[in-house]
Amino acid sequence: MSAGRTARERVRAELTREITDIARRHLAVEGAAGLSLRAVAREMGMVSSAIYRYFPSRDDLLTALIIDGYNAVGEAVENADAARPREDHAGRWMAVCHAVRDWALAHPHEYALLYGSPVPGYKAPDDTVAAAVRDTVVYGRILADAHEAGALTPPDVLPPPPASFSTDALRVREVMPGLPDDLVARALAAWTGLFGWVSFELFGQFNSVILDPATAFDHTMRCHGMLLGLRSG
Amino acid sequence: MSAGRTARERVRAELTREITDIARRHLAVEGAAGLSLRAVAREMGMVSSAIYRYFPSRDDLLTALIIDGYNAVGEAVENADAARPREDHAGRWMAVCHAVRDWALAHPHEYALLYGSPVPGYKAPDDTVAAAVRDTVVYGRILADAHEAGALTPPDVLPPPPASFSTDALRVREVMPGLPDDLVARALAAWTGLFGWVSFELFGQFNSVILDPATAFDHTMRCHGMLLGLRSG
DNA sequence: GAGAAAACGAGAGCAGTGCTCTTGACGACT
DNA sequence: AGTCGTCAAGAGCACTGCTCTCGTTTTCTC
Repeated sequence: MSAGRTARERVRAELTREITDIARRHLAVEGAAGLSLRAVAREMGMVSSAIYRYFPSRDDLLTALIIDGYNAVGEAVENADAARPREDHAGRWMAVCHAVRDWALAHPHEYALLYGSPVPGYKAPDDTVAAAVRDTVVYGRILADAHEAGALTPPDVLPPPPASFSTDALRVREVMPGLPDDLVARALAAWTGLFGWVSFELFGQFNSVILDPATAFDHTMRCHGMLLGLRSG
Repeated sequence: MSAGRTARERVRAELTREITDIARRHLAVEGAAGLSLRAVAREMGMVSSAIYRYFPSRDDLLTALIIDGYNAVGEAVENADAARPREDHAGRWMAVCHAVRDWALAHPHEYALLYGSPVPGYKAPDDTVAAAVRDTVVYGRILADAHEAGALTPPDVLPPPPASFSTDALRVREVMPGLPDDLVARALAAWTGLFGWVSFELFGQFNSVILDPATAFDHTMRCHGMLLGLRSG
């Protein structure tokens, strides 16, 4: 990755990085709708058409920012998870929840780009999925660790999922090996609950109703963890 | 509302409605980003500047579409709720869930406009909140009905919310009178879980993983209902 | 009913956008 | 040394939101 062979490749990599850096700054300030190739070029002292040597279209630049965003939130989640002892499964879950929310609050426009409406007529998912699942992989590992340690003891108050769910559960189980179908279903509920909450809070659905979202968020995520069987110490 | 006094007011109301209708059609086809005032004017046989007599800016037109959208999903939810017997609280909850999801699948771009990223630099919430809470009011009424009937018997497996949650619970309780704080907290979890799921499904987060989202959705919402104490018959 | 006032559609125009094409210069390989 | 590919620059196209002006038409007021 670093130090391309020729000088041309080196300066090209550097300019590409500079473009994405400036674009990310513009994105953070005015959002995805206000990201302008010409403005980026202007700030770089280039003419607008020169940008197209590096990104074939505006959507490609946005895709690059999306991938960077997924990696950023994935890294934040990985770090939060790694900072907890491996056997503190409940603590790791809560750390992941707060990492997602904190990152979203710090980078609202980037979060909107990742988990909000798909802006430019449905992005190409092929390049992005690899980066998009980093946080999910961490989440799955927590559950798999807890299950392997026999620490996943969910309360027996929910109905089992229908048999037709098993084929989908098979695919989800790839990131949380060993979990039975009913726990896979609960894992989906908790995961969508996490992002549903963050989206509601960030997109203004809680406006003038929930004035202390941090408290309610923490409690809600703790409940989701309990339902997963992650009994906190 | 109907039949304004003068002929001018009548044609003005009709043209305003025609603009929003065409705009909604364009929105449904190409999304909010592709909505163009000039294209709407072109289809109406007007010149672009004439539109500004009816909507001072593109954002105002979008705001009108947002309000219409909130009313549409609110009406769908109200109808789904009304089609069930009043005492079938669990059935009403499931009907509301499916109404939200069905409407979202039928109007993906409109759903994205309402519950996705706030597009034009944060909309003015003042005009929209009145319409935005229609579905929430239905949801709250179901829970209040169930609670009043003594049918809200949630499993005792979750920790109580912290005391500092009570002031926020006070505001939420306005739409679900009588519910204690811990049930208000569960209501928030279920509500965000519903929209979190629909957003994940609609925005492509489930792509190539959950291939039968209808089944998983139904089961997940049933679980949310159980946790609320809505034991289905 | 005549005149003032407001509302209206049309048109030109400004500043901005994504994107394409061509031109001329520089760097990299044979 | 010469060829070839890459590069920045510029002009230009079609489009956008929005503003302003100019006649026309409708409404309100006297």
